[in-house]
Amino acid sequence: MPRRPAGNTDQPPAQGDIYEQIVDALVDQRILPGTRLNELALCEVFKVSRREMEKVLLRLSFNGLVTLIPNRGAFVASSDANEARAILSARKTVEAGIVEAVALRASGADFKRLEQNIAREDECRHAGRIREAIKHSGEFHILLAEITGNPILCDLMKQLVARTSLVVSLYENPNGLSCWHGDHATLLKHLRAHKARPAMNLMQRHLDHLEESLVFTPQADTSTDLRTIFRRGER
Amino acid sequence: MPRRPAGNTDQPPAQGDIYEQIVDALVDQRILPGTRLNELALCEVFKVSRREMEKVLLRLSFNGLVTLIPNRGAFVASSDANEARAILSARKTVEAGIVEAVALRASGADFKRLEQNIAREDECRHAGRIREAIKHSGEFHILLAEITGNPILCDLMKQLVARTSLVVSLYENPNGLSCWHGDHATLLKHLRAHKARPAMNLMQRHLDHLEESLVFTPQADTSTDLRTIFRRGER
DNA sequence: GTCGTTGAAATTGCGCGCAATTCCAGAGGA
DNA sequence: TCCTCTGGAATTGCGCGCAATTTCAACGAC
Repeated sequence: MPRRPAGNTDQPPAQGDIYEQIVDALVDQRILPGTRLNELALCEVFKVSRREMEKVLLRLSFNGLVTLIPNRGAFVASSDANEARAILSARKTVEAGIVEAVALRASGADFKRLEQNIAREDECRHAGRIREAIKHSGEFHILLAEITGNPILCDLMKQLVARTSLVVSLYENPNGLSCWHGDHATLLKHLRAHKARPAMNLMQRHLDHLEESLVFTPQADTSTDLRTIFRRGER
Repeated sequence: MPRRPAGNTDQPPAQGDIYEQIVDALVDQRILPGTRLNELALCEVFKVSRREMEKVLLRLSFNGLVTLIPNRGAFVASSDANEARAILSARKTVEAGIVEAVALRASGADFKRLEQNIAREDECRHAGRIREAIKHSGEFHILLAEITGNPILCDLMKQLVARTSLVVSLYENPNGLSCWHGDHATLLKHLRAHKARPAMNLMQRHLDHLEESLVFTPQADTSTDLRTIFRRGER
């Protein structure tokens, strides 16, 4: 039986891989909220059957990243203001706990990983590659979850970060400075000093600022060519 | 197709309803970890097509409540010790935040709901209906999440409580007192007084005690008749 | 020029049924 | 008595293809 688990040769695409590729496309905003995800087009792009793609879309919808409308298909979730606030609020609740745990139990290697992430983000930001910088900024929060060593919290944060990306795409302030990126460095300082309370407070403020920087006026949807976003089949 | 002449008017069973019925069966331990969930049997029980049941099972597996083994089918998740600890640990992280939010922002009506829940649990416990008491005990924690007004946290807690039930089924101490049920009342007292810190600490201890009451020695699986658990189709 | 109408093409929902795999009881051998 | 083997039954994985619905552009009425 020719079972190929996962090869760099992407002839037999994958199952969870497809999920992650789509999530990646969401977090660095290559797909915007409201975009219609044509099932057949996705099948074509990832070279899988409709059935497999259906499963991926189901999982995305269970996680709030995609909305399934009967007879219409899958659309990238575009949260209303209430849901957006709920996402941010959930992050405040969860990340306070994560930061506390990290402040109390993180080791030197963990700090190193955080430091490298911050360095990468700054690098991208100074090079003007804002999109990549945003991606790293999200990964910082996921890193914190990873450092707790709890895979459940880790998955949860991946989901919340992705949903946050969608919310930011929808409601970001047009003249918004890609702001507060100094926060991560300050937070790391507190974590190194095992100052749990200041770290928690800073995370709270960090997310408050993010929320305040949003302006809850929906803007026009954009429909995007899926074949352009996922470069495949050509070299 | 043979139309049901029998009593119940639940003509088209539902989609998310089935999910919730199965979750309910998990939380009050009518289905034990390791139980095989025969797809055709479930289709028969809920009167749905295999396709629909497949979706439900997929969702259960995405949420960690069921394990899908290729060519073998669906099994109620039976976590190992590590995963069990991760579930409890995630609850400590999340519920600390929830309790803090509730302590700061809950109103009189909220306290009433909590009080009623505690009363119901005590009632069941004194009447010797332990299973029901446990169910209410879990609902208390979900109630706290509901009171935050955040549907994301609410769904998350439903999932974590269900997974906790499975873990308890697997690892509960045989001679264990169905313990610490006084904690909920004490917690409510703190919440009423808006004492966030004591409430958070108590929740932490509450979950610590739960974890300590577990003995990580797996016991025998039990296969159960699905048609008995979900009473349907007769009478 | 703007707004309904309409019909064909595109798309999704899903039942059907086969192929592949696993399960299990019973036979045979050590 | 306890393994090992084996063949048929049970079960899952999934492609195929049709029916139902939606989409969209061309058309005609006002």
